[in-house]
Formats: sequence, structure tokens, C-alpha cells
Amino acid sequence: MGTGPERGTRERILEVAEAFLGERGYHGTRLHYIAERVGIQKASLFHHFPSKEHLYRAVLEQGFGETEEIIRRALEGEGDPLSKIRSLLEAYVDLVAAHPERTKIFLRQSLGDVPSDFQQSADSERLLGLVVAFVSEGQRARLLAPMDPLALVLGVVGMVAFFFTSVPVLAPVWFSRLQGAANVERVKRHVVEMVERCLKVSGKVGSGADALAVV
Amino acid sequence: MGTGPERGTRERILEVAEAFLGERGYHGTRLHYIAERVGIQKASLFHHFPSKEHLYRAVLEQGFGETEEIIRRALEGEGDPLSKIRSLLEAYVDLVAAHPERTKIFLRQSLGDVPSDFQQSADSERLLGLVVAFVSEGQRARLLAPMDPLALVLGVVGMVAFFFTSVPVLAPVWFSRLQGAANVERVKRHVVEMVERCLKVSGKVGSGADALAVV
DNA sequence: GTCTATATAGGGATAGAC
DNA sequence: GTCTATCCCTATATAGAC
Repeated sequence: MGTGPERGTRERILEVAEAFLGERGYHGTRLHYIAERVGIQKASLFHHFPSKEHLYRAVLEQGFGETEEIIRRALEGEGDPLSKIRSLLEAYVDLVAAHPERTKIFLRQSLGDVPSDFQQSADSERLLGLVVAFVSEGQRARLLAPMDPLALVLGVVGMVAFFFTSVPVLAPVWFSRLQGAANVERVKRHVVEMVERCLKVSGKVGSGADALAVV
Repeated sequence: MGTGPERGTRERILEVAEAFLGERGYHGTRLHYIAERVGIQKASLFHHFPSKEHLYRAVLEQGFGETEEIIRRALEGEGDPLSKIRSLLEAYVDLVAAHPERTKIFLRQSLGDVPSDFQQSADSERLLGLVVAFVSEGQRARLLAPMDPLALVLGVVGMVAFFFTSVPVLAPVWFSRLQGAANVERVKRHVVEMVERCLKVSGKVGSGADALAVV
């Protein structure tokens, strides 16, 4: 996937920047820190990126690109809608668990921690739209149970992101008990099961049909 | 509850600071902004709070105090555990919906957007502990279904917070359809029902018993 | 493409008059 | 308790040598 161990300075900067932006936020990240960890002088950063904001955007775009690829890969191809959803959830949980810093950046951005006069891009809305459209389509074909797809998708995104980003800070003692690969699998099963209960047509759906049904 | 319309400057500062800290984060908030909106000079802020960090802590403490009060009020008194949980959830959703800025501050803090060399207080862990202990107790008494209480509480907190803070930024178009008091009620019913399905002893619990069961 | 040195700006904080 | 004026530091960004 990558270009091998011979990665350029630009890639190394992006990598380090992602870690810092996730950990300390845009305004909390000093270019000095990034330069130091990369092993170059602060001024040298400006040879690769014209400004801090451009660097931020580059990190964002890279993250969005990979996320979108995973979503498309899971939703394309053959199979019934529910099993595609399952694949998507599993891939999503893996992605978040593997890149908590990136997830933190997305969360921060969604809270408004962006450069001043920053134009929120339509990327997040487009990604959400992909999934929501897929669920809606499955529902129209009566292959998925009727439930507001937006509420479902947002709920899942919020839960999963919160688990792997906030919990370690909020409840470190407890998080230590949730760590490790085995627990990623547990979260995965948990989320998959929850969503399946909501979307399986055969099962009892409860009042899920009207709850948050704004569509 | 309040001291009436004759609120002092200190209270006004806290109010404005909360709004800005939620909207732009600690490092993104300029004391200049706060002073301007309050209608005083920047230097005058230092008469009320010795530093930006002290102001931040004051805002945090106020928020934690009110949240803890709501939790205790819901869990104390008479009634079966499940109906107390229901009261708690309803009060919590109302609280978050009424104070999205405050919720944003908590979320930001849980992401690590804090003053440098800031000591994370044990407050959040204590609040979570209150609820988790209550659920555990109900489970030991066989009045609540067995499910990892921490996973449940964290999941709910993450979902609700995400709904009222990130969604407006992430998907403004869709959020406009979710706005208004009527939709707060919908979210409330949605969350209550989800939790009830997980904790009701009579109903089928599915594999919720082992999912995330790390206790 | 990386360095040293420096420009420029802005933000937190203080001093002291009123 | 609020003001004006100012200090001091740090952070982004630039200039120009190597």
C-alpha cells in the first residue's frame, strides 16, 4: 500500500502532524513540536507546506480519502445489504481503533476546533451521505427494517469514536481493562449486534420505526 | 435558583467564557473575545480571575457541579432501578440539549484540549462511577439485566453528546431537520428505549451479557 | 532541501491612574 | 472595579546563506 520504508520527509511530516493534531488540537499544536519530532528545523516545514493551515488540510484530506475508500469497498460488490453493513461496521471499528489520532482530529473538527475563518468542507456530509443513502435504499427495497438511517449512522459514529478517543482520557482506569486487540473485537461484535437488531427485517423492531423518524 | 437578573460581572464572564470555550476550545479562545462580548477591557478580566487557566477551571467546576446534582437527584429517592435510570436519561438528554456548549467543553477536555501541563481532574471518573455503581448494584440484586455497565454508560454518553454537539457542525443540513424541542423528546425516547432493552430483566437480553463483559 | 537569523504579530499578563 | 498603556513571550512566517 505504502511506498515502502523509503518515505519522504513530506510523508513523515504528515504522520507526525496527524499525531500532534489529534493529541493537542489545531491551536494546541506548535509547528515547533512537529519539526522537533521529525528531526528538522521549524523553518524547513515551510518548504513542504506553505502554512500551518495547509498542513492541517493535507492531514484531513488524507484521512478522508482512506475512510471513503473503506466505505466504498464495503458497500460495493455482491451480497445482501445487511451483510454489507456488517462488513462496513467491522472495517470502521478496525479503522478507528487503528487510527485514534485521526478520529480525534475528525471529532475536534466536528466540534469546531479549526483554523479561524476555516471553511467546513462538505466531505463529512458526503461520507455520511454514502452510508445513509445505502441504508435508505435497502429500506425502500424492504430488505432493511424501517428506522431513521441518519439517527442510526450518527449514533454509531458517535459511540465508536467516543470509545476509542475520549474514554482513555475520561476513564483511564477503566480503559485499561478495555484495551488490546481482543477488546476491539468485543466492541465490534457489540456494535454489529446493536445495528443488526435495528435493521433486521425479520426480528421485532419495536418502535424503532417512529423513533427519530424524521424522514 | 439563580440570584435573579442582578447578576454580577463574574457570573457574566463565566457565561460568556463557557460559550467561547465550547465554540472554539481552550487554545482557540482569546481573552480578548470574552472581554469584548462582556463589554469590558481585557485587563479587567484579571481582576476577577487570576489567569486564563483559572477561568477555565471555574467554568469546568460549575458545569460538573450541576451535572453531578442532576445525577444524584435522579438516582436518589424511591422507585425501582430501571425507572430511576429512565429519569436519569431523560434529565441527561435535557441537560445536554440545554447546554451544548458545556457538553462541547467536556468532550474537548476528554480529547485532551486543555491548558498545557493541565492535571486531568478525577471529576469525570467520579461522575461515571456514580452511575456505573448504581447499575452494578441493580444487577447484583437481579433487578437489572447483566451487561457491562461501563460499556453501556460510555456508549450513551458518547451518543447523546455527539448528537447535540458534533452533528450540527458535521451535517448542518440534516441537523436542521432534527432541531427543536419535539426532537429532543424523540432523542430521549430513542435512548431510553435502547437502554431499557439492554437492562430489562424480563426481556430477551441476547448476547448482551457477554458483549464487552470485562468485569 | 535544510540551515541560521530575523521579522511581525498577537496573546497573556502586569502597572498604576482614576 | 475598570480603565489605558505596556511588558514579555511565543508562534507563525520570511530571508537568504549553504
